[in-house]
Amino acid sequence: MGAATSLQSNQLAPTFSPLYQQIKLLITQSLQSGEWKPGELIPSEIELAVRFKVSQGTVRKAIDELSAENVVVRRQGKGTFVATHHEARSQFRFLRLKPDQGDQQYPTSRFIEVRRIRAPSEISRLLDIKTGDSVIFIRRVQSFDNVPTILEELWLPGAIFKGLTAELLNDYKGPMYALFETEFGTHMIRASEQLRAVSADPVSADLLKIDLGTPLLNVERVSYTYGDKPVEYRRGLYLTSSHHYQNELS
Amino acid sequence: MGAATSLQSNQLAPTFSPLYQQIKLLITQSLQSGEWKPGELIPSEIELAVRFKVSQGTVRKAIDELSAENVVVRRQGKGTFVATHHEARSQFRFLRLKPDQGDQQYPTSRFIEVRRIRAPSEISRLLDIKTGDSVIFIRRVQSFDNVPTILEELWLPGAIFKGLTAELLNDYKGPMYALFETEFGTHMIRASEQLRAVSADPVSADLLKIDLGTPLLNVERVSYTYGDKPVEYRRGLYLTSSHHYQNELS
DNA sequence: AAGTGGTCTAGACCACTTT
DNA sequence: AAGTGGTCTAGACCACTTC
Repeated sequence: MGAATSLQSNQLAPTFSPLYQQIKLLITQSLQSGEWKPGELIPSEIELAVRFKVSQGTVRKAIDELSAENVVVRRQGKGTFVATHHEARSQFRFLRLKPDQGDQQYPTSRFIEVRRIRAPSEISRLLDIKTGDSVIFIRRVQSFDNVPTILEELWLPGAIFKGLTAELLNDYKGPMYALFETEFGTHMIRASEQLRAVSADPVSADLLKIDLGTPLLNVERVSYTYGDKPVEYRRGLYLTSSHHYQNELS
Repeated sequence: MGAATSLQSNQLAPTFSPLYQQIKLLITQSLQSGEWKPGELIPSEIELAVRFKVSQGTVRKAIDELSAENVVVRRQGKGTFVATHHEARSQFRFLRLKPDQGDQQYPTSRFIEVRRIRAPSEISRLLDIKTGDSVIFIRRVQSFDNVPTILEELWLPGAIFKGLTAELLNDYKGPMYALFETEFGTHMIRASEQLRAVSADPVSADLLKIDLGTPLLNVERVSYTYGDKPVEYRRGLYLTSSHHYQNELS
């Protein structure tokens, strides 16, 4: 039936887009507003269909896309849940470094530095804030089986991560993104990385306990939360003598 | 209506799987057999629905997945086409190296070596062939604006790439995967890459015209054609002083 | 005008989970 | 038994392309 036609143009959004895209946006907005938090169950397809006055099939298509983007997780018989970094299945979503042999494991962190600074121009540009705005700077070393392997520096907007301290980081077991989610209500949904090969400088060599000039994989990342808002910039130096960065192309 | 039930179990495949997955497999088999070649139009959804005796919606779901995997390309009003590497939109699908500034461009190739060899054990394992089987070995340097940037070695199963010569490679303009498609009927659908940082050895330094010990991004890749059959192994050394490897995480 | 994929609806039944 | 997502069907209309 042609009921769709009359709904599409004006009922849900000012500019035209398919109904399911409008529904997808509405769901994303509810996630962003915190109506449904990471790990929680969202309303069933039928409930959402009633709420948005569309058919279940249209809600389904919206959720299908959110599921493909790892924003939500569907579980047959149980319902649809907001994706969370507090879960085994999410542990390695943003950690592409894998051991050349053996099973992937999660590294332990040692925090070397946690400071508030003024955002340099390049950082402010990447985080979409003003130069000079408060930023939290973190430096840490991550180890696998007590072998230092990743030296990482992070820059986080001070306005969002107010109250982030070395104590909090040290006390926390598990992925940093899980902490960000619980303590600061900020869930990362995607990230963009740029990789290059560099040589270990004196500081890096010292912290990673390697020779000066050892080749390292330099990984720069900008992470985004709901609404494609950048909320983290990090630069990692990966020692790849017994690990590699795994990537699938399609 | 419940007609689906009786169809699912036995009509199309011996073991149970959703109808649309069975349709997807049948379409993939037609692609693999060469019934529809890269760049060609496949039958419309309605025609396929009649042929497979299922509804258009079921065919649609099968094609949706193949489209998401970049196996086919849908074009509204025109039809569904078999993906091909002979196209602007596919040029950079398997080349993640981007200039730090400016637009991405396609590099020029200089072929240094093209030989038939016996597959070493490691290569044979990766290509799923027997050790000692005929393999074509290629070495080339790729340049952007006449600046040597990628040194690459490739191993290809001799049985598939019979007749691949230096002349053929040198005469060909455009991506190597386009040539493989046209000359050897082998279309790459996905690849798995492992990245690490290494130092330039004397040979690499000479060919890339860089200093000994310059850090390079080592990219090892296994590429697969229809049916997830491995048909190429390559190892590239990327100079990343003014380029980077771009990757999106989600 | 005809054909293609894209969107939307409505309804049925299945597989899985919880009560 | 009831509720959830997963699959399948049937039919309508829209947007786009070609004739």
